[in-house]
Amino acid sequence: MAKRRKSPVEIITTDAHMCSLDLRLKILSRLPFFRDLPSKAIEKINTQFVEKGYQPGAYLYFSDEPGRNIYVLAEGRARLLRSTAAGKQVMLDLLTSGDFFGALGSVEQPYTETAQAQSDICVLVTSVSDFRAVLKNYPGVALQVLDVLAARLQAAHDSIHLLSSASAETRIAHTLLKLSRKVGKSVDEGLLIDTPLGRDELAEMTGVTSETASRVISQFQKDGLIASGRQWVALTNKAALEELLDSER
Amino acid sequence: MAKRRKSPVEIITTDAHMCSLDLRLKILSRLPFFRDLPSKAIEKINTQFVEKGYQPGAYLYFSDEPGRNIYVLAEGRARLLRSTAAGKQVMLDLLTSGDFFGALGSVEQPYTETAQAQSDICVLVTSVSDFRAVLKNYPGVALQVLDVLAARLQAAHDSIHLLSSASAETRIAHTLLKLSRKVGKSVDEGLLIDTPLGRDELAEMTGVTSETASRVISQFQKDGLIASGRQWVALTNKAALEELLDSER
DNA sequence: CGCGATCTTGAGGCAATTCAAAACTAGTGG
DNA sequence: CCACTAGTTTTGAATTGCCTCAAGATCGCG
Repeated sequence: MAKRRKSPVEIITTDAHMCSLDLRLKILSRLPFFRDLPSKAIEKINTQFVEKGYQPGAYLYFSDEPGRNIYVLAEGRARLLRSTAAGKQVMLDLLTSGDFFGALGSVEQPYTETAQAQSDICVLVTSVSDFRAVLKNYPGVALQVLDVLAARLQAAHDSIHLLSSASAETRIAHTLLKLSRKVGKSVDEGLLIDTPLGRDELAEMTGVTSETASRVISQFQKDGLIASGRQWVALTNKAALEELLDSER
Repeated sequence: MAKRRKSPVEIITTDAHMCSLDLRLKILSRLPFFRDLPSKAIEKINTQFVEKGYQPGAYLYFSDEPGRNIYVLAEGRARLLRSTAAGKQVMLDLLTSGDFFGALGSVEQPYTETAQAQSDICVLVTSVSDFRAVLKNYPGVALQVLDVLAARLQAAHDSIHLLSSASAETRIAHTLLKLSRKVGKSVDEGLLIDTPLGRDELAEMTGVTSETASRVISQFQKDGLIASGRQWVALTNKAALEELLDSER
């Protein structure tokens, strides 16, 4: 039986409240949808963004608030979620460096989700109208943004598919693999999911209770598929996890 | 107890295999994302589309096939679905006049969904590359398309939210209301959902079995919330249905 | 009128939830 | 360095909502 250890997930405590100008330009120019632009254009776009820092657990905005801004996550981890009337949370997306989110629609509609910082984060903020002006001026950028949205729609459809047909075990296995693809990091323990990940968060992502998540995680551990502790999970046998999905009927 | 009747859903048997040039231009110019274009531009775009007709049950394309085309539904009803390994289907979206679908991403990736005609339909087809050229030439159009995608992402998030937290009854109530907003039509029976809708299809949309769908529909009927028969449902007490959602914990 | 398809209903089983308590962990301050 | 504590995780037992399996009822069509 694997011995429990301190979490291998490093907590980056950057002075997130001040992302340097350097960092800003670096982040912006690395964004998939700005990559093809001349650096002069990026500098100009840069002036439209304001930077902001948040601490773990802090909320960037709540659903139903008027949606005025577009956010770009420069550093750290954040999550998009909805909460039910009963107080239960549903996590819709895990956001990492370079992801954009906020008021995606054209008109000023209320946010449909809540955004919360999971670690210390630094975000770049701009208004919807300014962002849309950029898209209008640089059609190539608009197409890239379109691709990102199309990809997210696919991902959402994946979730719907899983939620309506797969067992709790399968959904959790699938989620672990998806997370490892997004924030996986090779460490001693295996392929570490490099973000704080408690049983309850896993539950919120997969539509089960935290008790069920715990039971499944325990089983996976016994079967040697993963290693895990407080707030962290690492894959020790990715291939076997993937097999689990195929074998599902 | 309400008496059963022949389905009030009219089956439009247009000669769908030939949408007239008139219809094509009308459809295209009414599309939300082409609406702002000068008619000359629309005529030019029109030449890039080829029309095609399908009969109920016919497949436009299957998931995993190479995704080369963009489709615009001109007339009729179609659905986007995925099927599990066990043969169970999951309906992701109901498509109506003006909806576009197909290979939404930039690069030629396989379709991630299957598209099936639900009635006699007429679609306009173009290649991904041609469609993207249009978007590049008319930035306003790209922004509109972006809005459509953003709205669909919201809708998908709605589904995820429901699937991970609500009961079968709630999900079905929610789905009926959503459908009534999309294809609702006032008739004698009430607010008719104007598309062929069997218990099994309702089940595929809500992630339950057709038996469960049937039980819930029966209950709703007893409670006077809806009227229904073979392949059709009409809302007789929309307000009460909506209350059901709010009262859910 | 009879056939195929759709829909309803029942009974039993099972996966996942709920409720509850105990075990563990990592960080805290004595 | 160790005991303490708050938060997390595990495990158990009882319950339940939905699924599965299986008839039977009903409808619409030819």
